Amino acid sequence: MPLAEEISAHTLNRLSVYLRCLRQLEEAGIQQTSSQELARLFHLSATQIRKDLTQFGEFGIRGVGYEVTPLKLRIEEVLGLGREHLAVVVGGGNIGTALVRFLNLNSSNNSSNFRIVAVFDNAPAKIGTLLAGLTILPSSELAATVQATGAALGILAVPASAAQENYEQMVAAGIRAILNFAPVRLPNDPRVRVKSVDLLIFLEELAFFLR
Amino acid sequence: MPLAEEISAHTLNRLSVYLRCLRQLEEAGIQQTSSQELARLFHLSATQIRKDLTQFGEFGIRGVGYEVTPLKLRIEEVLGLGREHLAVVVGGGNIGTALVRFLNLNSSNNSSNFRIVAVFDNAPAKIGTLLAGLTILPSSELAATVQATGAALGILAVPASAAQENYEQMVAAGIRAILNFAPVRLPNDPRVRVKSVDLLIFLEELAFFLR
DNA sequence: GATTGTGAATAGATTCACAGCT
DNA sequence: AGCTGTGAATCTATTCACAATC
Repeated sequence: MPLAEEISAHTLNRLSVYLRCLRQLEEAGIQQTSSQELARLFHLSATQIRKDLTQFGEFGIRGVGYEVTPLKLRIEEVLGLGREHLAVVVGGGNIGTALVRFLNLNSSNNSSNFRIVAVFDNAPAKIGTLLAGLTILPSSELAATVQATGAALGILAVPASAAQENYEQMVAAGIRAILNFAPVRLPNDPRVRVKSVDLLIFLEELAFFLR
Repeated sequence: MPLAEEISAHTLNRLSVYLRCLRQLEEAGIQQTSSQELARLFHLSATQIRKDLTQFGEFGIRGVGYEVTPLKLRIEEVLGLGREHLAVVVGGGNIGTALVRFLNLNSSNNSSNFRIVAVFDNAPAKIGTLLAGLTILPSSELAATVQATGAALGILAVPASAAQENYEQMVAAGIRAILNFAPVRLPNDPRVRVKSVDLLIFLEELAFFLR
């Protein structure tokens, strides 16, 4: 099992998909499967499943297939999902609100390993109000909250104009990975890993096929 | 200018990024730029910008650079953003609600080319209530609404358990492209183009780097 | 002198095809 | 007989390096 440090983002994302598939099989009481069954049931590529899985060990039994539960556990381990991840959300607008509710209220049925521990927004009208059980704080509290809770994940969901400033605050506060929803190109910083998600870009990709 | 039918998703997504950058320069009153300036200002690759742009024509002036406004207009044209795209949202939960508000209320400042024309949800408590000025309808109204409005884009934001059923309804109603937020593998259908976005997968990708 | 546009080179991702187990 | 694991082949994407142009 090679050092997992080198698994590509493409493969990581597919591992997450396989995880969902395996959980579904497990719930249905299925204990064994194969790359071909997974491919058929979930519209995946059997070869790709095997290639992906062998990057962190040999898990299958030739001639037979894979054991659902051990494989599921191993993927969770590889992805770092063995523990709960604490996150802060910066920005209490539409997207920030939806994410807090989605992650904290659905957490039971979700089998999600993420929990929001604090929400930040600098709008005076929002500070002090409740959001899914959390009091919205001004971003001046960010560093102290990260210190106190040990949250390593940050979700940046502010307007484009405020993104860079809040990004720098998050990095300074010790956040180590950021999911960015602001439509802004953030500078690289070796202290933090950033994944940017731009909903309008997704729609624009689809729009291309509607001409 | 080769048939645009063959531009890859990677390139399309970068074109969207370039578009945002050019709009920002335009707002700042800058009329000319170069691949190197764009790269420096927005942390992009100058070579890649040039390669991407030449896929649909020669736009630069050697030794000089690019004219901001014409290039912006050409990218909008290539992406099919010359007109407003009408979309329906299926699912009035956290994510559906956030998207409706985000797209319809921000549409002025957003320079977004997308407008939600209807929201569907089958929860009796939600049917008939208002969301950002739209009355939530039962999904039995979907086909008629698509017919009446000509909406070609659909946003699927329902729980996993309801995703496949609603997906099939959307395809049957004549929706031609779907942005899917449900954590479910949808079957391929030649009638529709699907882009799936799974927020937990993004977080799981980041979690991998926190072990 | 500066910058584009691009063929060639490199790097990365996916698929093929089959040897190796059970 | 059936399925995994994997080197080789293919396909795709990115980067290099420089001729062409202003």
